[in-house]
Amino acid sequence: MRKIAEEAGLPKANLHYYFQTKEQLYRQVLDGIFKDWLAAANTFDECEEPVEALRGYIETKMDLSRKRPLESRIWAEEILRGAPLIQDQLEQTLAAWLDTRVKRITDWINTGTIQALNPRILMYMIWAVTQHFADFESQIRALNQQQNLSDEQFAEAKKQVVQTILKGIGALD
Amino acid sequence: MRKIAEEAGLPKANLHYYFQTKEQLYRQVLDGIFKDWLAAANTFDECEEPVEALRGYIETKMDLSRKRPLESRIWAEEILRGAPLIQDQLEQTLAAWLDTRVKRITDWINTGTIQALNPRILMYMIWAVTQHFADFESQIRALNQQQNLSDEQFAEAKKQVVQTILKGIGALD
DNA sequence: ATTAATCTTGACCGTTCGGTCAGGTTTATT
DNA sequence: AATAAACCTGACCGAACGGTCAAGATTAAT
Repeated sequence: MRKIAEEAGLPKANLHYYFQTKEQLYRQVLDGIFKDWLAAANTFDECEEPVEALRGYIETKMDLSRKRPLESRIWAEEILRGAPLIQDQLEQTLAAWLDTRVKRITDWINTGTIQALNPRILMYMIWAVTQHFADFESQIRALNQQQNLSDEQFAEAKKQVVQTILKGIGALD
Repeated sequence: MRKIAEEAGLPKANLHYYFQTKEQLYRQVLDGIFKDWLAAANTFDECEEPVEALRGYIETKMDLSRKRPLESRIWAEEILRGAPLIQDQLEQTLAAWLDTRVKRITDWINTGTIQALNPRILMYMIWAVTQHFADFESQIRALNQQQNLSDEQFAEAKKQVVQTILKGIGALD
C-alpha cells in the first residue's frame, strides 16, 4: 500500500480513504481485469465459421497480451495462488461462458468443419498460448537478446499462433 | 520463513541454520527446478524425427506439469516477477539450450519434414501449453466441476496437445 | 573420558506491513 | 456567508516479518 500510494503520488492514508483495505483495492483490480477478459471473449461470437471466429478470438487475446500485459500477469498470479478471491467468478461466470462456447465448437465438430477434439482442452490451449506472451514476457525477453519482441516479431508470433492452432484442429487445409 | 519452518516441523532459528537467508533458500529451490526443467528438456534430443522428438518432449513436459505442479508454479511466479533471480540462467543456459534446438527445428524445416515457421515461437507455444496445466490448475479445476483433471482427462489432454501441435506444424498428415 | 564440531532452540531485535485517527483543507449547497 | 459534505494528511498503532544470538544438546573424533 505504501508503494502504491507513492506511485500514485498521495499519502497512504489518502489511499485508504478510497480503498478501505488492500484486499478491496485488489478486488477492484481483479474485477476490472475480468471485465476486459470477458469483453475480449465476446470476439468469439462475432463470426459463424470456426476459422474466422477462432482467428478473431486468438488475435484479440494476443492483442490484449501485447497491450495490457500487467493485467494478464495479475490474473495469472491470482490463479497461481489458487484463485482465492476469484473462485466464484471462475465457477460461475467463466464456467458459463465456457459452456456455451463448448457447444459452438461441438457444433463445428458435428458438421465436420473441424476435427473431433475436446473443446475445453482447445480453449485451454488458446488461453495458455496467448497469455504466455504477457505472463512470460521476461523469459521471452531474456531469450530474445534482452529485447522485448518488436512489433514485427509480435505480429509474426500472432500469425504463427493462429496458423498452428487452426491447422492443428483441422480447420485449415 | 515462519510458515516454512512450521511446515517442516522445526524452529525458525533452526531453519536459518541451514538457510542463512530467505533468498538463499529460494535460490536453492529455483536451482532444483531449473535442473528438473533441463533434464526434461533433454528428451527433445532423443529422437531424430520431428514427430517423435516433439511428441516425446511435449509428453515429458506434460508429465512434469502433472507430477510436479508446484515446481512449475514457483518457476512461473519467478518469471511473472520479472525473473530477478534467474535472469542469468535464462540468458545463459536456457538461451543456449534454445539455440541448439532452434537449429534442429530449422533442419526439419529445410528438409521439408515440417512446414516453415519460427522455431522459437513453436517452443514458446509448447512451453505455454504444457505448463498451463500446472500453472492454471486452479482455473481448470474451477471449470471442471471443482475437480482436478482425472488421470483419464489428463491423458486425453496430453494426447490432444500433442496431436494439435504436431498437426499444426505440418508434421502429421 | 575429553574435546571439538555440529546441531537445536527460545528469546529477542529492528523494520516493514496494513490500517487508524484526529484534525485540517477544499468543495458543494443553500 | 454559513454550513455540510467530501477530501486530505502526518503521526501513530499493533502485528508480522526476516533475521540474530547466546546458550544448551547432541554427535564425532581423539
